[in-house]
Amino acid sequence: MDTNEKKQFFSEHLLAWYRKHRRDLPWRRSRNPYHIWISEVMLQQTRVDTVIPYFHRFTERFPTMEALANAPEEEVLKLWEGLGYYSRARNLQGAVREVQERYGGVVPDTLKEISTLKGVGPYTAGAVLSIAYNKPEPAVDGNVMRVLSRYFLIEEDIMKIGTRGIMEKLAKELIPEGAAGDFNQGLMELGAMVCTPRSPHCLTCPVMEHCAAREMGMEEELPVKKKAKPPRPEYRIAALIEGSGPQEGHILIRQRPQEGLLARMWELPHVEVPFGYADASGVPASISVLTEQLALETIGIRPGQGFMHAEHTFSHIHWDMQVVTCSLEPSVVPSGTGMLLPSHYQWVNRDTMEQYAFPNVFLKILKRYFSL
DNA sequence: AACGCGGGGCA
DNA sequence: TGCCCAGCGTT
Repeated sequence: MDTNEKKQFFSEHLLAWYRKHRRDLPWRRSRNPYHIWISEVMLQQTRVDTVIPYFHRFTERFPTMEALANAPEEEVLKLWEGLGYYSRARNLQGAVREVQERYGGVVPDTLKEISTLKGVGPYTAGAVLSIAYNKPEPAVDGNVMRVLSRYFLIEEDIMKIGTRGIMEKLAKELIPEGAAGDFNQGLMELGAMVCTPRSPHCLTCPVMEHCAAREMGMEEELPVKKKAKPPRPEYRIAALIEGSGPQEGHILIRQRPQEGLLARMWELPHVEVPFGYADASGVPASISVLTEQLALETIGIRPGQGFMHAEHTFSHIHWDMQVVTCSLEPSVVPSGTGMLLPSHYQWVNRDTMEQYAFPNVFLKILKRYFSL
């Protein structure tokens, strides 16, 4: 069997398999380009089961591009809370506004135009064009590279930029006439359900017969992928600053900077401390770092007792955080200013915290504190 | 080409 | 508990 026959076999059998076995997912119930676009952005680096409830809430609150374009950014961020990579949400809203203004409220249907939108790279562009408009463009994500690397025994490192190009060219050649949307979704569906990273379910695979990796017994060795660097550790100490008097039952929160990690999300005031400060014996030293740093922000605190320990792993950083309860130390606040706070600080209680978007690590601490 | 950017699932 | 899952923007 030559290469062209193997390609033809793959395309035909994968398409037929998908049409029979496709999961009934919320974003597969319409061809609304805007809804498909939302789902594809949410699905970047995020699994289907996680995305489903977010997709429902998001499309219910912002059913049209007009609704999303006109919404305050904080509300968009709040609906994205817990999903991670928050620039995806801001880019999506910015791109939708762009579509409203420049494309008359219609998601562009050409590769050139759609690729100019913020947050729309080669994968998302191909996915939206093929699924919403049935245009024969490849949509190469991690699933697709895994499937293709195995079936065609491609041993290039999939983390390399050039490998993407090889995969895209191949994926485009494989698209059956008039069936780009179903074929591309089938490729990803196979990667998610059958051709899994570990212990692939080859016996149920529609293209096992001609899978090169399977023939060589190499399905577990592919794709070849350079390992990511391990996250660097950071030691942090966070303050649960408890209000008193009018602020009884409230906790002080702080908004993060406009740019960078967790941009514009809300958090507990905290500081990074040098290695060694965060262990049991070092806690007193790290508390003084916290007190001094917050004093510079005109927040005077009197440290109380340890509340909990929290760990959180990002792709590139590991946070090891001690959380201590504190009370306010009014003497640090300049006299005459009363309870005036910097504008990026805010008191919240168990009800009003719902209005602010927090990264999961702080959400968990606050939920525990308020017994939610 | 290398790095920054979140969060969750599985053995 | 340690391993895995990865698109897009920026530099």
